[in-house]
Amino acid sequence: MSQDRYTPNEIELKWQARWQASNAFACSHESDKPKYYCLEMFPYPSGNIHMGHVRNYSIGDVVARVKRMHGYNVLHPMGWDAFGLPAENAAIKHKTHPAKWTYANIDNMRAQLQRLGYSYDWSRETATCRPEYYRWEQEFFLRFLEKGLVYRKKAPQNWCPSCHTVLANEQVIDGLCWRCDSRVEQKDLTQWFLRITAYGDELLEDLARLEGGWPERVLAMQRNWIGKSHGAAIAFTLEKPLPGKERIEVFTTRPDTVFGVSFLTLAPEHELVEHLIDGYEKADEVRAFVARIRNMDRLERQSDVLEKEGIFTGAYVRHPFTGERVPLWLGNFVLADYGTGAVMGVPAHDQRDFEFARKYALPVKVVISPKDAPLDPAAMTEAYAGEGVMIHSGEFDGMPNTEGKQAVARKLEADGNGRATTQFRLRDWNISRQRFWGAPIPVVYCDACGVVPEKRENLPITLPLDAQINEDGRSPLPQMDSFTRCTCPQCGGPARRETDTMDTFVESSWYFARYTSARKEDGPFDMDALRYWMPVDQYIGGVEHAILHLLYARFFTKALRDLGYFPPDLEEPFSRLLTQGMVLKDGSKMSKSKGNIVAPSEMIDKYGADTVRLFCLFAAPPERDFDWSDSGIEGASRFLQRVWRLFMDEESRFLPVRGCSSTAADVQNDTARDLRRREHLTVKKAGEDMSRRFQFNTAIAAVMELVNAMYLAREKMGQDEGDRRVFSSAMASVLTLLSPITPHICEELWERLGHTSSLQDEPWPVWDETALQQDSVTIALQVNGKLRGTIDVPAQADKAALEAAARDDAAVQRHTAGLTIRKVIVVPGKLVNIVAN
RNA sequence: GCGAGAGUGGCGGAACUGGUAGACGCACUGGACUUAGAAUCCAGCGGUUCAUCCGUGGGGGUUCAAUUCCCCCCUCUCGCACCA
Repeated sequence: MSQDRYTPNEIELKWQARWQASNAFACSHESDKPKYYCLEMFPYPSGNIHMGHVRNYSIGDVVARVKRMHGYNVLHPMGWDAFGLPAENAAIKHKTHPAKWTYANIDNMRAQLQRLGYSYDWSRETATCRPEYYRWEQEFFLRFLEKGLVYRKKAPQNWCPSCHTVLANEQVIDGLCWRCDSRVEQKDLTQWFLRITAYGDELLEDLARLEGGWPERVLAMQRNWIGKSHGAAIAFTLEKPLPGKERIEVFTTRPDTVFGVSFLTLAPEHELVEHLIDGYEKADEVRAFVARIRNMDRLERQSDVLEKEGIFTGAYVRHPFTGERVPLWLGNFVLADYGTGAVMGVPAHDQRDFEFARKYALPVKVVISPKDAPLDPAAMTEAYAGEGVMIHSGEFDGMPNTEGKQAVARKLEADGNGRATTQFRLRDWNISRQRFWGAPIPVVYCDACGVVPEKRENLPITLPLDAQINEDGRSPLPQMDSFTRCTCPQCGGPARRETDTMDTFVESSWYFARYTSARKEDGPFDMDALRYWMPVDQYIGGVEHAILHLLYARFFTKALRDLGYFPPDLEEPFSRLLTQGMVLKDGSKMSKSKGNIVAPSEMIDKYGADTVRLFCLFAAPPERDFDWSDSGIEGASRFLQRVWRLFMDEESRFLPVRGCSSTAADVQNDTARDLRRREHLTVKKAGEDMSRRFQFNTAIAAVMELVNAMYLAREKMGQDEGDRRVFSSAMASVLTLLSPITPHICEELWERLGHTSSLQDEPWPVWDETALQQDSVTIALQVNGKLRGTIDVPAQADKAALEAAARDDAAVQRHTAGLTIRKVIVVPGKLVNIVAN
């Protein structure tokens, strides 16, 4: 190895080999130390690490390494979210099996992560596509089925024609597939659902537990997505009862406006439509309307420019309070899968109903009267949705509408016509996927017994490794007799296996728990390990998972807790969440099509892993997006060169000491005192920025200042013992503070400093308050709040002395000449402000 | 429309509890070293009419003092949105 040039690649490979050989970051739950579980969202093994991964994992690695140095027993695992569509596409392209492509990518990406020197406990590595992993998911599925948390339902589903599979509601973004941006179609299919709505209330309420630990906007997004609204269910009796159906129920958040109802609107998909129009002379027109609306795709249907349209069904209901006849309409704006698929129309107090009523000449009845401004239905140009007093509302007349909400609901309940209730926007999670590369759903279809769950002792149901993916992307499983042919677990007769696989978001909903006992074979989790490690103390990943993954994982945690797999007091999986920003290039997201990709491997070859890590952390605070800058990484590289050179230039004066080890007795001159003070100041600031605030950019800036100070100090400092100790201590602090960010160069210099132990076992240095004290301080002098000068005064100077010094100052005198001094504000150690006019 | 966040030099960003706005880095400029360049080191670097005045998206307010607190407005980013 060369003696004085900084050769990052040599150094980094040397230390990485050592870490690997000694399993340096392995941990166990059998420990007396306090635990810290640091987790970054695991990657999909697409083939190569990209800059977004580097940023994500560099942030996590700093957190993990800092916590270790603070004495925590740190769990910092890594694995692979290995099921998914790209593997199938690649398999088609290369005429191979998705497993082969996936495992090759994992090997490649593991090597890339190791080349970045991340401190993972590799002995816990998992890949979700391995039967040892997904067999437990199949077991959860069976337990969910027993508990009614899994059910089968036929309903219109989101179908992506390009991916040949259904999608969950969360995976449809603006009517497009989250993965390939194809237009999502609606298709009637029988699918498996996870009853996430059973946990709707808990998922919403427990967001309060995450307050402070999770970004506000993620909490807001989840609240929004769960979408709980309070209101009432109100039943309207059908004028002509249908077989087994006498009433139509609506959900409303405004029961106080019930006396203003002038029509009811049903979704075109409402199950009763065909019965309602039976015998109506214009039934065919209604059928044509329904057909037209149903044929619209989701994007068109949900567009906000879509005109409100409706049609009368010929049927009527009776108002629960007045007994009035209310016409039943169908409307294209009514959602079949929200509430009851039916709404009451109150044109005077709901803008959408108002527009509908004006269009179809339906009556507008004012029942809420705003203070001092009575409404005239004929003159209204828009609905009045504000507060007021109830009028034309029978027994409720004169009541403030805010009270009326509950009063009406109580009366409805007493009369058997409704009740106060809530509605969620959240829907159950469709987990069926018509794809090959996923965990098989462990049920069979038997002609005799119907749908039968697989026996637990038959798990795992493994994916065949001899499958050949169809050219058009459809799953080969339905055509594979070897897979589908099976015996019924109930009657022993011939049966067919389910060929749908589970949504890959199921695997990522519990992987964090599997890491706590990743090699366990006789069960999914070791309860002692779960109790020790869970919850994850710090979770780090992209904000794009704010709803999908983070909501599903929270749901799984609660469901597995209730099934006894998780400790009963484990409420939430992730105590703290950091959503890191994206790495952009030229202002936009890096992508192949834009050709603006910066490959981490090229940067590592050119500058070394330490420099790449340093730049990713220095460029911006972690939550913010940052634009990759070629000259910026040059700057990061320059800084590490500077640290290296400082060490080499001064090698002869270094002693093998720790950070903050010099004492006041070592200080024999001003330069040494200033340097020692700067060292302690840096340890204080960088330490707080790294462990408390997660502001790595300012922590690095502080260390840069210390290094600059050392460059300036070195010429003025001598070779005597005291100066050497002060200078060496500062160097040791630089290396210790920087080691979580740039571990390789720091370990190397630490070793060259003469230490035999590793820096990762070094305790975090502790700054000394007395070292921060100064003899003199600079005080700002203000006149009327404006800075007019500064003076250096003894640190202990009292208020009177400060005021006197300020009045003596020439600049102050110039700015107060001819004025009367009214007041003098003295903030010791900071400033003197003279108020004069 | 609702919700969340942001707006500071040429650029990325700093200022944590109201107390010297612009730390640190990039870019740029000058100097040293060098035959020259690169690298390195040192210094400068918001604007200005330069002992002045202006300046943290705009306007008001509180205060001795506001990037920071309060009110109103503008712009941008993200999420949700015919959810009854």
